[in-house]
Amino acid sequence: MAGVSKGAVSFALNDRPGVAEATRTRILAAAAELRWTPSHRARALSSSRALTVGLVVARAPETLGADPFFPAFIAGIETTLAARGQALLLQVVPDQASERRSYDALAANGRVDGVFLTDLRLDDPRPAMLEALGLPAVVIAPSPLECPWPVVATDDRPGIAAAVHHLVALGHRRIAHVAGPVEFVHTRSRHAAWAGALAASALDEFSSVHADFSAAGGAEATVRLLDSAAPPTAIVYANDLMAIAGMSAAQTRGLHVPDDLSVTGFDDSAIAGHLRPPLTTVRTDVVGWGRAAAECLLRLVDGLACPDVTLPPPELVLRSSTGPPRTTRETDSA
Amino acid sequence: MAGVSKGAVSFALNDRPGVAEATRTRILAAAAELRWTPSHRARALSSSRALTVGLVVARAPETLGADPFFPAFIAGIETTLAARGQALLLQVVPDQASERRSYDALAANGRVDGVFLTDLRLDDPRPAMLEALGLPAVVIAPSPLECPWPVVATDDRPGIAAAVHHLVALGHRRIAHVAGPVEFVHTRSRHAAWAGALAASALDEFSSVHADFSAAGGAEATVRLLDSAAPPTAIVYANDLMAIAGMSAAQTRGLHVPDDLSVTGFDDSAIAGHLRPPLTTVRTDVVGWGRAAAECLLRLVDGLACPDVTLPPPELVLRSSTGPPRTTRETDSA
DNA sequence: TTGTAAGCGTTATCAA
DNA sequence: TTGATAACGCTTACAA
Repeated sequence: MAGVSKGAVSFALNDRPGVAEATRTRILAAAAELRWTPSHRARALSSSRALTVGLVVARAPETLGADPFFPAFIAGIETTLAARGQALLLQVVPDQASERRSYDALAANGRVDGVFLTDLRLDDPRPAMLEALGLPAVVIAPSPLECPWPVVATDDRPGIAAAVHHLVALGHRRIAHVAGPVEFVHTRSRHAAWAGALAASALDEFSSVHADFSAAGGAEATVRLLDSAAPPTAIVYANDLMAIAGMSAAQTRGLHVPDDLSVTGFDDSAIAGHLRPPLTTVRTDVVGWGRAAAECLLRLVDGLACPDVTLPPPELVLRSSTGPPRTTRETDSA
Repeated sequence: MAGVSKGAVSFALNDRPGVAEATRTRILAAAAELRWTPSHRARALSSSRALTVGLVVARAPETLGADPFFPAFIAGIETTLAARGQALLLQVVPDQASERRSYDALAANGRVDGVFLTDLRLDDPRPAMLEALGLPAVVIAPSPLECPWPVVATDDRPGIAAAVHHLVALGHRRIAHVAGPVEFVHTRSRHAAWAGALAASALDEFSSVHADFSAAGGAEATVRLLDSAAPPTAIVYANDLMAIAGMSAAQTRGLHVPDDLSVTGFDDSAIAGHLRPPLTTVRTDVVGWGRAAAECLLRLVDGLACPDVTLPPPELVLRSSTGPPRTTRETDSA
């Protein structure tokens, strides 16, 4: 319709030099009139690029809804991707074995140009595996680490440390931690932050329990801690869900929050501010994290340099689930 | 390597008749040895199929994490899709205008073979729009409706009705409803179920308020209801988040739940059973809904018949946020 | 039952 | 600055 060849159209539509301005506008006008858009499929085949990035989430389908991280993270990824005509391919698989198969298949099919690596585990085989597959990746972790891929990090340690310091300032001395599953890097990171903050306050490391991030797990861990010989006066939880369930469990035992037990969460989920009492928690900018991760991955895929990124630290949101311990005097002298 | 032509390989890998069993195994063996997998891109171009379906979610990125529906729904979709080598393309857009543009672009690019239509609104233009675009769709709604596309429905009405009847049986007469935004079909459906159940119990329709599914919205609506001339003794909420926030708001005013106010939610989110008191709510099989929707869409895309599907009705989960009103006598005689 | 060859709709490499 | 023409790696008639 513009009286030009396919090649000219291709150059015109991709804003590339080598086509006269007049011709270009003529081509664009024709395309608009014909309501013609380049075919994604043909473009992908010809350019050997999928124009798509992948996210594989290994988690039981039923538990996925409980975690505020993924929806927000995905939303962040999307805002970046959409602006560049890229798409997100999402896979939800039940376990680590299927997760590996997913990456294998994704790489073999050429369905994606790169992937996000979340929920990093200790000695995680995935970075090396993806390197072997030649599939670019961006690692989502609490802090930079030795890794063949760029790491986009939000350091959760300052958030946990702030929670501990806040509790210490209130007069707490027996501050416990309910952590996530041992295998995750972020579990270790938060655990270390808790222990480090205690040490910085010249307090001995107190009891901690690993749970599974679920409500039931959080409640059970709480009961275990409260039943111990030296029950805590405050508990720092690794996520809000466990904190909320733990708070309820304590209340059910007749404890008053925060007088008998102070509680802090992690996530600042939508409900955190609307509980009894409202939950003191740690807020991270998960949407921004997703955005940054997507930007990094797109650069990587384009062959551009992509240094490690560390995002602003999380923020402690003070609400009413923390307060001075009822027995400050006793604990001080103990 | 197997000493055959491309065509034979294609037939062998797609389990199609017309290739001798011996040849087929030879081809498959060679493919395995070479670790060769068909290129998704080439297959998509050649077959004029994207082998991908789309889900466009119009929602502010920050609020996406608050809703337990999407993660579970997506997980359900995925379990079906993965088994058939299909993928899910997800887009998160901020508003309805971008949502339309997304569908337009998806259709024009040929990036997907079909889409899911969720959060159906009254007089929703999307079904007709997709029909005009020639992009197959499956509509997710509370009940079958006039529509160019198959509808996969989970009727939420029995769940709401069960909640109302449960409250009536406990002696409640002033049962209010906190609904979602007016524009959604499911909001109207739940509202109608509430009103219908009251009528079935020979009770006049009581007050209802529209909120926005958020915690703040639920709390505010609750306060409005409690401040009214005839405050309710029970409130049926359209989702858990509003119910939890509403429960806290009532407790903050010094009301006891359930003695002074009974509360029911909708979703049975992960935290519902771990609150004080544990929340009576309505549980739907959202994962199963996603699975059924994906099956339907794949049939549709393959040109197969796909009749409307209605899934099993939701289930009322009785916990302790509901109980007899303190003032049964008075209300009975009123 | 198997091989041949023509698409699919782009991008990329050349000549013109 | 533009126009042919060959990839890209499959699927699918059609011929052998």
